[in-house]
Amino acid sequence: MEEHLSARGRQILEAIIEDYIATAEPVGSRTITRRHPLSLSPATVRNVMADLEEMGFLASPHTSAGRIPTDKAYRFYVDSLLAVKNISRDEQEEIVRRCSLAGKDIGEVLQETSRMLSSASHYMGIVMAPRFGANVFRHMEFVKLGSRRILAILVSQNGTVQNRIIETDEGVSAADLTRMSNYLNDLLQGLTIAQVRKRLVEEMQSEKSRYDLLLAKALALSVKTLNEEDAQVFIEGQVNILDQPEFADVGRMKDIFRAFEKKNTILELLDRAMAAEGVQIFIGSESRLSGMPGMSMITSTYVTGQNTLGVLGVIGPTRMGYAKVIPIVDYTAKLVSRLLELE
Amino acid sequence: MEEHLSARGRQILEAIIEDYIATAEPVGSRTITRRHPLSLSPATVRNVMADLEEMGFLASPHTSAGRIPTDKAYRFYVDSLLAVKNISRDEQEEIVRRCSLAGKDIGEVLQETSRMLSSASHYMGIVMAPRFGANVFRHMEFVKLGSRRILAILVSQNGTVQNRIIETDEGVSAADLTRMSNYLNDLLQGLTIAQVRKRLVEEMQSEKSRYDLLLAKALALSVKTLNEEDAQVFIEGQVNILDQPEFADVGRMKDIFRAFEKKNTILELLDRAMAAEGVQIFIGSESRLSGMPGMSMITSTYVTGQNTLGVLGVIGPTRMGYAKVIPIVDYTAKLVSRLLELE
DNA sequence: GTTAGCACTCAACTGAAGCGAGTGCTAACC
DNA sequence: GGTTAGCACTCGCTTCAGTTGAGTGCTAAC
Repeated sequence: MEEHLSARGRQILEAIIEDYIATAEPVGSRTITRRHPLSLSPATVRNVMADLEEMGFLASPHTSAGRIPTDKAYRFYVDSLLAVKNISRDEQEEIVRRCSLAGKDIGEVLQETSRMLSSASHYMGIVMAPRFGANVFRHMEFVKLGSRRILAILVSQNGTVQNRIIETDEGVSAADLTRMSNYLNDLLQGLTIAQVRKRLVEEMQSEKSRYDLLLAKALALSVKTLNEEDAQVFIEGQVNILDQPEFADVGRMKDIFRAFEKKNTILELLDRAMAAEGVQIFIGSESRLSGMPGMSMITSTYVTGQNTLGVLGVIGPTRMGYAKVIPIVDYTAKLVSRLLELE
Repeated sequence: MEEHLSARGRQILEAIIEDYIATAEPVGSRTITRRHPLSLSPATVRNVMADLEEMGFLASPHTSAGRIPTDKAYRFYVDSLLAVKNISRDEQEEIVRRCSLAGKDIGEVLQETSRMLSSASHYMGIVMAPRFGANVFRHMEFVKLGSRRILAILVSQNGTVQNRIIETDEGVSAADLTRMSNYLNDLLQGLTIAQVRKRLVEEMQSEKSRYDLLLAKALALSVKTLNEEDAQVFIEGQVNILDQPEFADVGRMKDIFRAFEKKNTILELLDRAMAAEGVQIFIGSESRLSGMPGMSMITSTYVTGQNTLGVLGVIGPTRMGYAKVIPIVDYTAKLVSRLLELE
């Protein structure tokens, strides 16, 4: 299998991929010559196409149909052929407009970002919220709701808030709560959440907590909160992919939706994306995570300083408008990074 | 149009509805006689069916198919015919198990409740979170995140937490923040959120805030937060309805999903459900809210004391297992009411 | 190396035939 | 007079053969 393509081979492959991205129909030799100024006859193109098929870049659904690009072709396209478009000023402005902190909490901002990614790309937007554990402890507060019900609020450096309801057996005074939160705030100031967790466990075994049942309970609950590792993921615009012709079949559609319902498949993928920096592209079955064959994902990490906070991106069919989507994801990731910057 | 059905008429109508609920196929006269012990011949049944059709209870998709119940028939069925099943102990336990406060915040509890409703009913679960505005102010807190970024946290009596990031131009000391939150907590203690809103607006126009820019900003933001009237809705288990044969058609499916994407149609309906107390049933196009023809919704309000907090329920095709779903919704609503009780 | 020509393939469409579940009507039955 | 058997009729669904057309591979000529 000769891996080196001739210039003409690349040109034709590119033409086929772009046609297929545009139409979702298998593309034939005549179509190519008609739509692209190659000054070649269909017959010649056919010869080249046969070569490309042999090399694994193309596949034919059946003898008398045109050819469609394989995942390998998309990979090659993305790596070597693709000329990423620049993002237009209008698009930039739209993105900035829709991702603002103004009057929203972090969760809402990220969800809106996901919606924006979806509508800008016409595919699905996906945003993984910062893992709480990677964060720096900022503040803890207990609020009395009823006589036996207390709300614990935990704030991290980047503005993420977690809250939990604690049920107590005996009543607690407001003064007790203040004392407790002061105590814990002192104890935990400046630690990362991971360190906080460790410290809390130590504290639970200490003398002090043995005599302070409420404190013990609060500690136990805090630890539990902190252990929660299932990062939040916002997937928006699932309707968009219903418009893609490849999902016209109901069975196919069900599979996709079901795959998204249990988010752990996606999470695994996103975790991988977290590992690398910058824009990443997962094509079709490359991401061996079965769940979603025929889908591609373009992601980018968002960061503050040297900390990777999370990942965001777009999921669509392998037949995706990479040239248009890549800069959108890139720009959005940079914007979100800036928004969440500590300072 | 004779509204009074004979006993036999009712019996046959019931049989048809139940068959249709079970099979989703138009049901014919022979099927009825085979599956139900009516000791009547198909011909007789046909006569009755003709009457029922004339009265508007049945419709035939075309001459040579069986008949399907109209919305009017479902209404009649639900109001007069339906024998609501009792909820089994197992189901009860499952519901209790999945709706617990343990280690979750209110939002998570409600979302999980929605998921539970979905999987218990095999349709979609829907839960509208308590409107913040109907609540009693409990606590307000400012946390410094960076030198120019402050997090405002607002807690209401029932444990709902709202938080917003405030960007400031000049730095603020931690002491300033404590002072401010003390001031506001004093000012707002015991008021309902609606009253809080009013009070804040007054405060903004007072002398004090004119000289305290940060306070002014905080006030402005709080007001904004409080104005936010778009209640949160958790709709879960949309995949479930993909299994319903009536949505096998892609176009139909798209419509539904699109209707759920913009939640305001649903919100309008839920608002109506809020007005009444207890279990409510909306059938098909009765709920003149176009968005979702062919769908029914069973809801119930959840309350604490005499305050209606929110609504929860199940959405499915009009051809829904009412007898099974109604008690599930009812039981869940009561359980959630108990969970969120102040005391 | 490129191209024109040609036989061949095969999914998609079209229309006719047959099937079968179901209906409405009529006339006989209890 | 309500109930039932019988029968002609309707109409969507399936099957199947025939047709169409986009596309292919091969060969021979340019």
